[in-house]
Amino acid sequence: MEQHTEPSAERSAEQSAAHPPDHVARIQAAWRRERPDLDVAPQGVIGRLHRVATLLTHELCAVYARYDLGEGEFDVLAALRRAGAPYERAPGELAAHTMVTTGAVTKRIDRLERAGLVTRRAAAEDRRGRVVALTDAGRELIDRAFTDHIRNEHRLLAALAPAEAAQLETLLTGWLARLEPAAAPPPSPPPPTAR
Amino acid sequence: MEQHTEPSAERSAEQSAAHPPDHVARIQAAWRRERPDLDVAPQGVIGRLHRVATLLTHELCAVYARYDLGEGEFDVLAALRRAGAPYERAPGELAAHTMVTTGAVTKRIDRLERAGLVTRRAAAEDRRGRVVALTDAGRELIDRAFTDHIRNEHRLLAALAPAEAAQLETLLTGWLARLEPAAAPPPSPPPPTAR
DNA sequence: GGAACATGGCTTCCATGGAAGACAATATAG
DNA sequence: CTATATTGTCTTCCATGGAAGCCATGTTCC
Repeated sequence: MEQHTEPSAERSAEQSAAHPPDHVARIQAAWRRERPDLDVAPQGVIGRLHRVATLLTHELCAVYARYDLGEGEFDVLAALRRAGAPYERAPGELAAHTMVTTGAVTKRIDRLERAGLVTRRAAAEDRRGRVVALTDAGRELIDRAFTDHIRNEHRLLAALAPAEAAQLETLLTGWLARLEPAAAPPPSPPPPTAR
Repeated sequence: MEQHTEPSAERSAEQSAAHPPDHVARIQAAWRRERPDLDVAPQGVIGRLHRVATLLTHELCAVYARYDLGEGEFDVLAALRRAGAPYERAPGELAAHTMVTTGAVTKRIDRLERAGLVTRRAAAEDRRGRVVALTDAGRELIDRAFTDHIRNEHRLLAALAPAEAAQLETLLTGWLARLEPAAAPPPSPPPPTAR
C-alpha cells in the first residue's frame, strides 16, 4: 500500500479507473487523515482477509441452510463422515476437530440427535465416554450436503485464476504455520479447525 | 492433542519434511480417502483462509479486551473516531459502516453509552433520527486502543515478508472485488465492512 | 485399598447478534 | 391535503457459542 494521504482528498488512493477504492481502502484513507501518526497498512491485508472470510462464510452457510443445517451442525456431520465407517467419534474428539468447546458440541449433538441425524450411546470401555454416530439419514444427508458444499467452494474460488489460487494457498499456509504456534494456549498444543 | 488422520492416510501432499501437514491438509486427506469422487482442492484455500481469519480475530480481540471492549464496541468507536470531529454518526450509518444490523448497533450503543464512551441525542432536522457522539472519554479510549490495535496488526503481519504481504493484499483485493458484487443483496448495492 | 487428582460429557448462565415487527416521523401519490 | 409507503431506531424473541462448574468415572501414587 503506497500512499500519501494528507488532509483533504483521500480518494486519490492507488489505482484510477478500474479500481474504485473498496471499503477497506476508504477506511484506511479515513484513518490516514485522522491519525497520520499511524501506519495503517496492515489493515489492507487483515481487513480484507476478514471481509473475504465473512463473505465466504455467508455463502457457505447458504448451502448448509438448504439442508436445514447450521454451520456448527454441518461441521459435526462432516467430522463424523470423514472419520470413515462406522462414522463414529467421541464428543471430545468432535470438539477438538471442530475447534469449539465441548459445551458447544453437546448442544450441536443435541440438535442433530433431535433431527435424527446422529445417535448417542455409551462408550464400550470408558463409562464416562459417549459415542456419537451418524445414522443412515445423517450419512445420506451429509453426503449430499458435502457434495453441494464442494461445488459451492469451486464456484467461489472460480473468481481467482488457478495460479492466483495456488499462490494464495501458499501464502495462507505459510502464515498459518507461523500463526498457529503463537496462538496455541499453554495446555494442549494447537487445536484443529473444521469443515 | 496430536492428530493422527485416520487409518492409512496420505501425507503425500505437496511438501515433505519442513511441512508437517497442517490441520487443513489432514482434513483434505481424510476427504480424499472417503470421497475420492470429489475434488476438495478449494478447501486448501478456503479452509485456511477461514482458519487464519479466526486466529487473527482472536488475537485482535485480545487487545480490545485490554480496554474492556468487545469487537463490536471497538468497531463502533473506531467508526465514530474516523468520522473526524465532532465524531458523530447516525446509528444507521454505523450499522452500514460496521456491517451489522441496526438492532445489533442499538445494543452496542447501549453498552457504550452505559460505559460513558458515547452519547445519544435527537437529530436536529429529522426527528426520527438520532446522533451518536464520542464523549471525551470515548475519544481518549479509542485513540489509545486503536494505536495498540495497529501495533498488534503490525505484529501479526510480521510473520510475512513484506513482498508476501503485498502479494496477499493484491490477491485478496481482487477476490474481494469479484466476491462483493455477487454477495450484494437486491436493495442497496453492497454494504460496507468494519474495523 | 483409598485419597487426591484428572478426564469426559453435560448443564447453567451469560453475551452477542440476527430477524421481524413496533412506532414515530417523513416522503410521495393522487 | 389526506392516504399510503418508506425510513430510522428500537424492541422482542430466538439461536448460537463461551466460561465455568458439576458429576460420574478413571488413574496415580502412597
